[in-house]
Amino acid sequence: MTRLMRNGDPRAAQTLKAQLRLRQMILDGELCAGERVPELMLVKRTGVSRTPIRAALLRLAEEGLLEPSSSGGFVVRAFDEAEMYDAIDVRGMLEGAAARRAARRRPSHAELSDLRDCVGAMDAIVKRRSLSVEQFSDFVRLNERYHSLLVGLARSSVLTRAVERIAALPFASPGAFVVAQSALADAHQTLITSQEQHRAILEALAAGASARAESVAREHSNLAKRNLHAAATREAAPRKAAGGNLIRLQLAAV
Amino acid sequence: MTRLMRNGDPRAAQTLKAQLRLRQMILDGELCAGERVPELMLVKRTGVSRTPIRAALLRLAEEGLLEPSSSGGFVVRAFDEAEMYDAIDVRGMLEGAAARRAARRRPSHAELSDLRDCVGAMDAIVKRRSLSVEQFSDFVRLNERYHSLLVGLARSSVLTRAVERIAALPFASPGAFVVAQSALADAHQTLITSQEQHRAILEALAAGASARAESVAREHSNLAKRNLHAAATREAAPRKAAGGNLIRLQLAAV
DNA sequence: GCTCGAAATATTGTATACATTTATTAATAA
DNA sequence: TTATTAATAAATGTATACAATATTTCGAGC
Repeated sequence: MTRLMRNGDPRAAQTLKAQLRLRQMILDGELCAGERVPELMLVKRTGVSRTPIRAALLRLAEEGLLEPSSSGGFVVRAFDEAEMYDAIDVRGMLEGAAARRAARRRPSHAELSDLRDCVGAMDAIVKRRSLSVEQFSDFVRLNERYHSLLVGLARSSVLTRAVERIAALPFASPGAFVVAQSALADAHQTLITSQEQHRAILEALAAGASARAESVAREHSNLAKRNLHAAATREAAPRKAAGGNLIRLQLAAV
Repeated sequence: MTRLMRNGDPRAAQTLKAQLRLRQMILDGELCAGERVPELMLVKRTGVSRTPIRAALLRLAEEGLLEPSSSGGFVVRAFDEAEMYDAIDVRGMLEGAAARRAARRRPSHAELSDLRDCVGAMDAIVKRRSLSVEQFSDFVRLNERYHSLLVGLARSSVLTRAVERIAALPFASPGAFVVAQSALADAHQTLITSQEQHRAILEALAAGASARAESVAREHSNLAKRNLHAAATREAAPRKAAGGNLIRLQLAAV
């Protein structure tokens, strides 16, 4: 019985459960922006008691998905389009700084092997003529790994933390951007460009070209902004809808 | 009785109390870096129950002063010198971006009035031949206000949040730097340089000179780094001591 | 019919009891 | 004496009861 509860980290299991479920609810649009999040509702839906619920609420608030209400408790935070651009921009800035620092350290061939593997795996996907949904989501995962590795190469815990925090916002997620479900064809072209930049950054790191590494990494985030813009103009209706589940759109990679 | 508890925000009073006390304990060096922070100890010292204590621990962990332990609970986070430089650097980067955005908006005369007042008040202090401790700490407060106003002028909630988070680290605090208690004379010269940069940024904002605003704001953080370096080399002993209360040094402004 | 107010409800903040896990200590054997 | 292990102690994670506050609803008065 207690053996069954040992899946994953047995420590703070209830809190984690509540946290994941709540985040999912927000991202899925079950909770609309601006709406209060009563603890008892979460107790009913998650089956855990109020204490871990409260811990999860605090965590999500720090993540930026919730904001404290003046009368106590939390409400789902609303993001407008400008804030999304800002978040992507800040991420780009921080990743640019990380790339610069990483390049300045002149990482060894061995240190870059993970990143090279990552780029190689993404190449294998991008080269294909057409992409399935599975391949697309594989690319998303690899892309997140790429960005994570890149930032890690800067060897700065402060920078890593800062990036992780800004990337906790779903629309600013590491190399993630919003794309309409039907736009897979367009997305493929974006992937090619994105991949070219990934490769350029890798080259710059290996060469110790810190300025180039920074500028390409910085530019890389503009791709995400452009994609956000494309998605925003293409289907303005569902996004602006009541400021509601503006995060509901399918998340994909760059 | 309940009337007396209404000092300040009656909401979450116990949590706030615990949070402030715990932060003070960390900054004062009552708790050494790497040390566990048992909840019961805080219960005894603060007089509040475990629930608000836990909330405070979570908050402080998000602030970066604590880090979760693998076996549960939290330990006081240790920072080495490199991380301090990093934090100041990241703050400078973000403030630079904020200054650029603020200047690009071409803020009106009225929008800049608070900032001008702030600079004026700091001028009045810096112009004096010698500084008392009170005047020095007045400058610290004004300086923090200046930085806060500057970032606010960018009108970006994302950027503001990011700066607030990095500045939550005491040694990266808005324009705050570490200075030896005895070095007030040296500090005065630093204040003059700092004030010159404050004025330059203000000018750049008024003129809409975004590039200049950014570069000066960026450079401004180098002053903080230099001061940290000076304090570090001047008295290496107490800071390196066991990685202990490295934050114990008196905090002052730039 | 509408507004203002009071009771009722709901929700949060706090305290505490319980269970499980981790750390410490004591004891025993090699 | 040292290492290993069992037992004790401590600390965290969780659940729930209680108190104070905010919100909603229902009704009275204009």
